[in-house]
Amino acid sequence: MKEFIPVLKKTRMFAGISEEEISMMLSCLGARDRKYKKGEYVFREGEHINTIAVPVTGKLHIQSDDYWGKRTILGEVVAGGIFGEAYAASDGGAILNDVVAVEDSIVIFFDVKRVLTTCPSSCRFHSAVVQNMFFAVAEKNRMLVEKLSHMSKRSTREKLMSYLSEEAKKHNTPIFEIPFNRRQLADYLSVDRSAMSNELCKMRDDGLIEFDRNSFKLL
Amino acid sequence: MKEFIPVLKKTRMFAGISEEEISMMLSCLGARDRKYKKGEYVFREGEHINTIAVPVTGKLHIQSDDYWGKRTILGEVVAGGIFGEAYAASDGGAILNDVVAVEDSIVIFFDVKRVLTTCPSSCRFHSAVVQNMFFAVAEKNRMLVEKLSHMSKRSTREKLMSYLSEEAKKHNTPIFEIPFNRRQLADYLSVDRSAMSNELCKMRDDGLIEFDRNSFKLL
DNA sequence: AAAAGTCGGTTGTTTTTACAACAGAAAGCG
DNA sequence: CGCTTTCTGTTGTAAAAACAACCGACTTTT
Repeated sequence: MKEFIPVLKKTRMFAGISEEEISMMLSCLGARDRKYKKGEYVFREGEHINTIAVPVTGKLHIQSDDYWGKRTILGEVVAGGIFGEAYAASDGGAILNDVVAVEDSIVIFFDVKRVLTTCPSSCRFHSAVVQNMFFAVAEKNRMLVEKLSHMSKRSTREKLMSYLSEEAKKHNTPIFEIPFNRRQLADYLSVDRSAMSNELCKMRDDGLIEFDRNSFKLL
Repeated sequence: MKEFIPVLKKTRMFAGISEEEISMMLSCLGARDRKYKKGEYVFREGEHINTIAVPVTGKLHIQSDDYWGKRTILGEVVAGGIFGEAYAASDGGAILNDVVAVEDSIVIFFDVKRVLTTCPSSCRFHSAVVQNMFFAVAEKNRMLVEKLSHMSKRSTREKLMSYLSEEAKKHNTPIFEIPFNRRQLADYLSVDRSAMSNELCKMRDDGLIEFDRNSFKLL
C-alpha cells in the first residue's frame, strides 16, 4: 500500500499531513486496499458501511437504479476523493446509493471508528484528520446543494444551462470538458436522454452553446 | 442568553455536554443572539458568512428565488437545528441560499472559527463539539441526498409518493402531518402548485392516500 | 474482418406538466 | 363584523418532456 502514499497526501482527508505521518497512520486507521474492475460495485444501496473509501486510481459513480431500471447519478468520486464518511458516521449507516467503479479502480478503505476516535498518543495528527473530514463533508454538502439547484430547474434547457454554467465557473473558462457522456449526463440531471440530446442541439441552434462530444463552449 | 441553555443542551451541536459546560463555552464560542420577525431574512444568498446559526425558537426556511420569482425550498431548520456550518467552514463561505424566518424566531450565532479551533485549555469539551458538528453535517448530507431522491423522480406523483413515504417512515406511522402548506410543498418538490394539488386529488381518488390540509394518511 | 455493442442524434406520438384564471373556504385584521 | 388576504382545489389550454423506434458512426470483441 505504500505506493499510494503520495496520492493520499494530496487528498482532502490527509491535507497538511506529511508522507511519513500518513505512513505511520495507515495501520492506526485500519487501512486496506482493493482493486475493482470497471462495472464492479464497491457498495450497494442499503448496505451498512463502517468504512471510508478513498479511490487512489480510477473513478467511482454514486448512483441508484429504481424498480424500472431508471438510473440516477448523484455524483462521482475521482482519485483522491472521499466517500462514505457521511453514512459511516451516522448511526444507522445504511447507504442510500450504489457506488460503482466506472473505470478500473483501486480503493483504500479506512475504518471510520478509528478515524473519528482520536487515539491517545501515537497519532499526533489524528485530530487534523477529523477536521479534514469535517471540511470534506462540508464541501460535499455544497456539491449536493449545487446539484439540487440544477435539478430544481423546471425545464431541461434550464437544467442544462445551470449545470454547464457551473462547470464553466468551476473550470474558470467557457471552454471545458464534462466528465459525463450523454446517457450519464441525462441520468445526472434526471431527464430523458433523447430529449436532452435534442435540447442540446436546439441550444446550439439558438447560439447559446457549442459542443463536440464532451467538449463544451458557452457563448 | 442563559435562558436558552436548556434548549442548546438538546441540540446536536452540544450533544453530550452539560448545561454548566455550555454556559462556560458560550463566550468562548463568541455566541450572540438575535430576534427575527416572521418573513425576515437571516442570511441572504451570496453573503459570506462566518457564523453558525442555531434557532432556539421558531423556524427557518432555506430557500432561493430565481430571476422570475420561482422559489425553491431546500429545507427547514427548526428550533435546536443548526445551519451554516458547511458554508462557514468552506473557504469562500458564500452561501448559496436565502435563510428566512417563517415564524417569529430567536437565533443564536456562534463564531465558526472559534468553534473549529479548539482552544488550548479552558474548554475540555470543545473537541466534542467539533465531532458533533461533523455528525450534524453528515446528517444534513443525508437529508440532501434524500431530497435529491425525491427530486430525481420524473413525475409529480412519484415525487409526492417519494416524499410522503419518507415522511411516513420518519414519523414511523402512515398517519402524519407535514411541515409545509401546498405552496411550500410545491416549492420544495419543484413542481407547479396547481398541478401538484390536482395530482394529490387524483391520488386520493385512486385510493393511494387520504389527506386534510397538512394531515396525510398513506393507504 | 465480421459481429456485437456503445454512443449521439433524429423524429413522431403520447403523456405530463406548466400556466393562467377563477372560486370557495379559512384565517387574519382593523 | 365586514374586509382583505391566504390557502386550496378546479378547469382548459399551451408547452414541454417522456417514450419508442430508428440510424449512422465508432469501438470492442471474438
